[in-house]
Amino acid sequence: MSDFRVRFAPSPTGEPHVGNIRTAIFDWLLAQRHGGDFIVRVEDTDRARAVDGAVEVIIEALKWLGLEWNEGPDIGGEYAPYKQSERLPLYAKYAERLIASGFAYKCYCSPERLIKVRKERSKQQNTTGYDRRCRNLTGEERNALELELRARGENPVIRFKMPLDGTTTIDDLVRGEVTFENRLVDDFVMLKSDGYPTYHLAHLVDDHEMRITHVLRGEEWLPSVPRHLQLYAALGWKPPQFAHLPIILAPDRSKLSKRHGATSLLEYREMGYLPHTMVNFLTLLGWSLDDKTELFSTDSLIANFSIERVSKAGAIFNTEKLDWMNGHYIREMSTNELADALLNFWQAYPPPEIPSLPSHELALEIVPLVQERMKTLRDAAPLVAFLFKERIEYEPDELIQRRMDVASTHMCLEAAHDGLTNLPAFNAESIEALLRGMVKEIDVKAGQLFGSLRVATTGQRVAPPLFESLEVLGRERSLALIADARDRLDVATAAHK
RNA sequence: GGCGCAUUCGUCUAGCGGCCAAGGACACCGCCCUCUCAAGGCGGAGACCACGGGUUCGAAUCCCGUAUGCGCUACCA
Repeated sequence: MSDFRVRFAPSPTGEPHVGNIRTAIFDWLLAQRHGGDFIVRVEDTDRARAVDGAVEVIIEALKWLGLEWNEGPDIGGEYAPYKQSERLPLYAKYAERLIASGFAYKCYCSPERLIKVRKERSKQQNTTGYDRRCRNLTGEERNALELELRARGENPVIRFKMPLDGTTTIDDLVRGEVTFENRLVDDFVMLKSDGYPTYHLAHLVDDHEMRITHVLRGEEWLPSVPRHLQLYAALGWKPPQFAHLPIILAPDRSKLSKRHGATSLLEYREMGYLPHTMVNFLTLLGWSLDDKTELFSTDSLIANFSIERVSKAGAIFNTEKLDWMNGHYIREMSTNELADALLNFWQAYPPPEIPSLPSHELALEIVPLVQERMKTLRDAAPLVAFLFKERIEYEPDELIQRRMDVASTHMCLEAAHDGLTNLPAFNAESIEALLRGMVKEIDVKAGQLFGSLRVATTGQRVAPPLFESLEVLGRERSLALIADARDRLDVATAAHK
């Protein structure tokens, strides 16, 4: 068996949050780095918050990123099942064992009483929220309460007896030693009245049963560590190593949430980010190799990742840097790779600019036009919208460039039309040679001629390079557009007079 | 309120006692290149290392306190 068994344990309560996904990436990286196992386990112990289809969405997100697991709910494994809702008897068994060994007790307090007690105690310096009433019940009292509860068709919960004195210390992989006072920790609920375990019991039992060696999780779990360590001790089990990761923050330094924009990893896919960008970027949010390396291939991430270099402070999710990195990786793709990526993206999320999915051949021609102008896959369609329009729209005035007038613009369009009509080969190279020569002949600036033609053929002031665009447009279409521009110019001028 | 964690350019970070009058990246500004937009190249501005005390010959780096931010304080994870 491998020395490293690391698990990602999402609870299916909605879309996969980038913070959780970052944890999954770290888990995966750690397992890969040490040739260990990566396990996915679904923590669906909260029936009230369960969301249909959430497991599938989470799995889809992990697959999109290219993280592969050795054991999980979809593929099974030696320690199946990998859904906590299918392991209920196991948790009940350990909860009962803990009662028998004196480390736990049944609690009969009503939710109403708990709320009331918590409210009263919160005013005092005394800090636990629960007063441990049921911890010290006599046998008779216990029997009476049990009967009373059962008569109403309800069940008690099972609480863990926290030590009333002493301290618990964890040696966290990223934060070092942290000590907590036991008396300030509540007798937490391990088994709920519906028979489901709480996170505290469930994750711990499963981590032990599944022989997990390293637990990576958000730092919001740090305050729960004394509970877990005491539970391990009560069960006589050796705890795994813990690493509490810094959280991902929004620009205002609060926890990243919906109101700050996209939080689901899949939303980033929809916005046109590449999976590798997300892996690279998210890894850098909380980890760094040195003082200069930022761009990592997946292999070098695996080769270099270590928990020792995980930072302690929370990091703000910086969209601008994400954009830069995505643009970088888009530029690094081969023409063929980008064409495929674009086609897949357009198929999944049809852009308004493109009426129907282009052929692979056309995609191959489009890529050079847009590749170095893109930050996300979404940026491509608007740039080449002119290729798909029946009729392009623009104000005739836009044809007239700086220090030009109607007459000179008309002359430019006319000359270009004639020249392109007679050009032997209609490709970017010869188009450029022709038009550049023309600039000298008719005595205008390159920017003036090209600018007019750009508006005439694309309807846009900002567009991909002219010569290449004309080539993709084709001779026939280019000539028609230029002729049309000339006519529009004439009509507009006539209307003015 | 209690407990815990954190604190280096706007942002992500390097730094683990002298190599730091603090390095890199994104963003920003300028120049170059250039058919627009980009991309790319070069350069610039930007952090008295939260603050205050120590320890030390010497501190961004170690210790203590304060402040601020965040997290936890559920029969949620």
